Parts: sequence; C-alpha cells; structure tokens
Amino acid sequence: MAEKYSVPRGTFDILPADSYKWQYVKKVFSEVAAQFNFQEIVTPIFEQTDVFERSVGGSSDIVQKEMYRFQDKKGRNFALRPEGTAPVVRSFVENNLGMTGGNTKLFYLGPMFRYDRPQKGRYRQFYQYGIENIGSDNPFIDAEIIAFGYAFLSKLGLKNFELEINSIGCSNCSKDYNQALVEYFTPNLDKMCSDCNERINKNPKRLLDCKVPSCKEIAKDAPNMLEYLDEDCRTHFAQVQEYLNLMNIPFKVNPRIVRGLDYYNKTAFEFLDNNLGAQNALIGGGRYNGLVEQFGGKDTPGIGFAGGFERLLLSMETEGVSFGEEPKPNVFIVAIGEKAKQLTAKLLFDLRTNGIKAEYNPDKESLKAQMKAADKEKTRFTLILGEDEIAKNSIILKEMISGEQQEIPREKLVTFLQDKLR
RNA sequence: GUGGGUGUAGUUCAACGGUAGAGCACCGGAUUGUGGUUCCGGGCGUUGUGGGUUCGAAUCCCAUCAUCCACCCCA
Repeated sequence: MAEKYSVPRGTFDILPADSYKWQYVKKVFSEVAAQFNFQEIVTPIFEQTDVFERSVGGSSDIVQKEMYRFQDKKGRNFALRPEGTAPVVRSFVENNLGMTGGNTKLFYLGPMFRYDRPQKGRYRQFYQYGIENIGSDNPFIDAEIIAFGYAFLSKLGLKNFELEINSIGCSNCSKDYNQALVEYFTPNLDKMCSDCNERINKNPKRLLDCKVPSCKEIAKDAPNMLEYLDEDCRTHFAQVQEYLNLMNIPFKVNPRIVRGLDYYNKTAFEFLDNNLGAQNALIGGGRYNGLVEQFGGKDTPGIGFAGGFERLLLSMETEGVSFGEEPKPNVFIVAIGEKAKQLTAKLLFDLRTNGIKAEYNPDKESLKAQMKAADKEKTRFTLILGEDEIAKNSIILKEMISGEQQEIPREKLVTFLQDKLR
C-alpha cells in the first residue's frame, strides 16, 4: 500500500461538514464591512521579509522566532505573512491609495502563518479577518473601528465577550513612561524572570504583561501608563471613550494591554472571550500612526484590528450560536426503471438551472434504496417518477416530514416547486 | 523552544501482562411502487510508528511522530 500523508503540524483541512460554517462567518463579516463602508483588499500570501522585519519589529516574537522564511530561485528573501497590517500598508503606499484624500477603509480575509507550538485556538496556518482605516487620527475613527468589532461579534450572536481598551501613548509619552518603568523595575530585576530581564531594555511595557507569578506581583504596583500620557494622547483617549459611550458599547479600561507588535501607539484594544482558554483574544487591534511613513509614504495615521476565525468558531460552538442553514438539496428524485432514469437527466438539469437544488443517485436501483437515499439527504421534498407517471406525463411530489404526496403535471413542476420553496 | 496528558474500528470509548470488545455511524435483509421508528444479520482493526523487556505486550520501558492542555506568544 502506498504511504499515507497527513497535514503539516498546526494546519488542518476544512471539511465539508464544517466548510459552510466558515462561509457563513465570512459572509457575516463581509456584510458588516459593507455596512461600515470598508472595501476588500487582497494582498499576496508572501512578502519580502523586510516588510515584516522593519514594521512588526525587532522586539516581537512573531518576527524574531515565528516567521516562515524562504528564498526563491534568485536568492531573494521572502516570508509567509504572519499578520495582515504590514502588507496592507505596503500596498497602500505602493499604490498611492491615499492620493484621493480622506480615509482609506480596507478589509481583508485570509491565511496567516506563524511557527508556533499548536494549542487550543492557535495554529501555524490560521485564518484572519481584519480592517484598517488609514488617513485619520480622529478619535471618532478609533471608536468606529472598535464599533465594527462589536457589531461583527454581536451580529454572529455572540454574547460572552468583553471589550478592553487602553492607550499606550505615543513616542512622546513613552519616553517618560519607559523611563519610569525602568526605574521601577530595575531594583527588582533579580526577583523577575529571564524574559523580563531581557525585555526591560527593548520594550519595558512588556514587563506589565508577564504572567510569571513573581513578576506579576511586582508589576502590580508599577507606574500606570495612563498617568504618563501627554495632553494630546490623554484627550484622544478620553474622546474615544466618550464616543463608545455614545454608542452604548460597553468596555473596560485595562492599562495593562500591551500590543505585541512594535508599530502600535495610542489606542489599543482587545475583544476577549474568557471561556476560550489561554488563547482568549478574539480580536486585537490598535492605532499605528507612524507606520505609513516607515513604509516610505507621507506621514499618515492609521488604525485597525485583526481577529482569528478559528477562535471565533470555537466561541460560537461553545455558545451554541447558529451557523446559518446547513446546505442541502431542496428535492431528491427517485426514478424507477430505465426510462425514468433517462427522463431524470433532463428533469434534474431543468430544476437546477431554475434555481432548485436537486439531487439524484443513479447508483441506487430499487425504490426503497432511493427513498433511503432521499431520507439521508434530508431534503424537504422527494419527486417520484415511475411507469404510471411517465404514462400520464406527471410526477409525484412527496413532502418528507408529513409523508403527504400529490401528483403534479410535468409542465407545472418547476413553477410549483419555485412557489413552494419561496 | 519548555512541561504534562493522550494515541485501540469511520467515530466515541472499553479490555488485572494471557484469544481485541461495545454504543453510535455505515452496509444488507424483514415478498412484488415509498424513507424515518422497530427487529434480524454484517467487525482480522498493521492497537500511531520503530525498537526493547517477557514464554507471552494494546497493557511495562525507550525513541519517534501526531494530538490535546499549559508555559511562551498572540488572532
């Protein structure tokens, strides 16, 4: 026997039994995007490695340890995209999308790749949806982006999620704050983990996030980021909260939210589902005002978020939320005898091209076997065609749940069914 | 990259170191043109893979791979 293969570690097949759920979630996302007036952008699955190294940053693990890197035949360096914002901004600059003025509102869907240890809600190839608004620093936009996330989760029927927001300030505030953190943590470093000891120089804010109990204990009384915001950042954050309140979107301020990617500043937020386990972030996002400039564009502010489909489906599964209708045919045809089988070829085609989802199994001969097949398809109707019906140029329509059946003239069948299925 | 748990039929799970089983699912049947419920019948599956211990291994040991959970990271 030939060797059997399996999917690469941390990846998975989306099988027919589940694929309609994915379609449903994508559809809902696209609908919300349309409501909020975001247009789709599709970028390649790989980019020059630099696109991620320069932006996502040197202190982030996803660039340092988790990127799938490769060289093409000419020795150029590429990476499978580990996240969606950097490619979108690359495209924004490359195609001068900002030239028309105003806000550029984009959404994307697709696979991302990170070489992580697989775990619940975490895969090496995972599917993200995300939105970006490039062109405005107005706190109104921050609130709009957050509202999009809230609207999307709500539209899916989810209830057990929480919104946490924070402001991590701009480079101006960070200078003072980082210094305050260094001053606070340095005397305690001998009691803290090796990661913290290393990060204090690269990105001191990350020490706030550490989950090692001893570190957590020390971080508990660390200086509060919000007290170090400058005037601009402080009012910006206050206004974001005000707009959220005006929309009746519930949130909690959590000064410990620190985004893992280097390009973030000002507003940062997460939608969390605490029933999910350790990987509990449904959506994560924030502002990235310097990023466009980093990519060689003119200084343009931006803000966005990204979320993972896998966690969304997990959440929906545990909350018992509906995934829309399971796909199935409307009618199943049962044909008895060779003549009936021949007529069924045309009948099937007529039904299908008239918008009726129809199925037939040519491998089953007996009426009984075909009825069983019909039952398994869970169709609402079965059409029965045998000698008698052929002679009368009619067909029997049976409603499976009630078991009731009636005879219908062949020429009226299509309109009759279209009417019934409306 | 680190730690712990688990790998047995399509699936969910049993089997004190002594012949590998059950539910669900699946297939067939219960007379001639009617499905679901019921009844009857149908299971050799490289016990993830490779070694080792033993008279004898699904069971104990080692390795390896996969998976799950946690650390970490983050969506």
